[in-house]
Amino acid sequence: MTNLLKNKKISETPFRKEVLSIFTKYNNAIPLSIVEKELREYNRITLYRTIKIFLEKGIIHEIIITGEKSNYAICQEECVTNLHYHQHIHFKCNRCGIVSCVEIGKFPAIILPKYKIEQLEIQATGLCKKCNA
Amino acid sequence: MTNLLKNKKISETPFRKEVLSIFTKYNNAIPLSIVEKELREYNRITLYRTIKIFLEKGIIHEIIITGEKSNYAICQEECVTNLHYHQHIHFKCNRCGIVSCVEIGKFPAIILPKYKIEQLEIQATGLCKKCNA
DNA sequence: TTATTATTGCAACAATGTTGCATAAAATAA
DNA sequence: TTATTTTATGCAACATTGTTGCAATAATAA
Ligand SMILES: [Mn+2]
Ligand SMILES: [Mn+2]
Ligand SMILES: [Zn+2]
Ligand SMILES: [Zn+2]
Repeated sequence: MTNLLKNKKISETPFRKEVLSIFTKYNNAIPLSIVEKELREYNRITLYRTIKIFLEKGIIHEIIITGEKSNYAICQEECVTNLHYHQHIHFKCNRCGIVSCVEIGKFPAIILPKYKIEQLEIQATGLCKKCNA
Repeated sequence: MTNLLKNKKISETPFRKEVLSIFTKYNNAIPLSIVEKELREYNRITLYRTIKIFLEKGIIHEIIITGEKSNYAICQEECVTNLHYHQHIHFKCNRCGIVSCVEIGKFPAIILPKYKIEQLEIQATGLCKKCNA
């Protein structure tokens, strides 16, 4: 993770470095509102474009849970494009509200007869490990 | 399913009946754009409010898949509120583009140590049974 | 250092969704 | 059926979210 931006072949600008550092700082997924607050100087349009290119280059991925605003999290795996294939679960805690990527021992194998499943997205809501303790 | 609107204790208006008939006509989930096209006379605001109350009363549920517009489908189960607990999978076909609710034999049991899972949402993308044939 | 290429930020726009309020319609009571 | 109450509708106006053209600026390559 020395130089993710250069590795992904996008120019390294102060704005992008700051956005990236915000995502790496958090251990969970965050919505744009948090990125905005963390940025000391922010431009709406540039942020949208930054999010877009980070998604395209496989730097972050988007988590959309019904009733929530979009959340974004760093890709742990080596995602090359915006076609992500994460073997983890997206969890939304109903108490603290945090959305996070949770690794799971064995990712379930879903079989639908006659269908061909290429990608799976599993979302769970409930109580996170902190709030459930 | 004689009178769903009355059963759910919301007034029965021509607009709501027409929207409901559109949802029942389709065997898959549909986005608002299709509802609009099917309605002969439509008002944007009234449609939004109709969708909202249908969601609240458990008449329809929303399916949000990354990169797609929201899709809506009739609730098969007896959903009372907007807290849905469907034991099916939301499938998006990458060829025909259709989003549908697919029943599955045994719904997977996900176990995350220390977490308490209250609801699960499983989304799959790939080829539907028609496109995979 | 210079030339080339890509990013930024402004303005303007587009799409999506919400709210107050007067009118109209539906449900309920008489 | 008719009168009363309750709820839905549609307009206008606004709010939020996301996009695009373009000139200035900054980053990369030569
Ligand atoms: Mn994730
Ligand atoms: Mn469904
Ligand atoms: Zn929590
Ligand atoms: Zn298909």
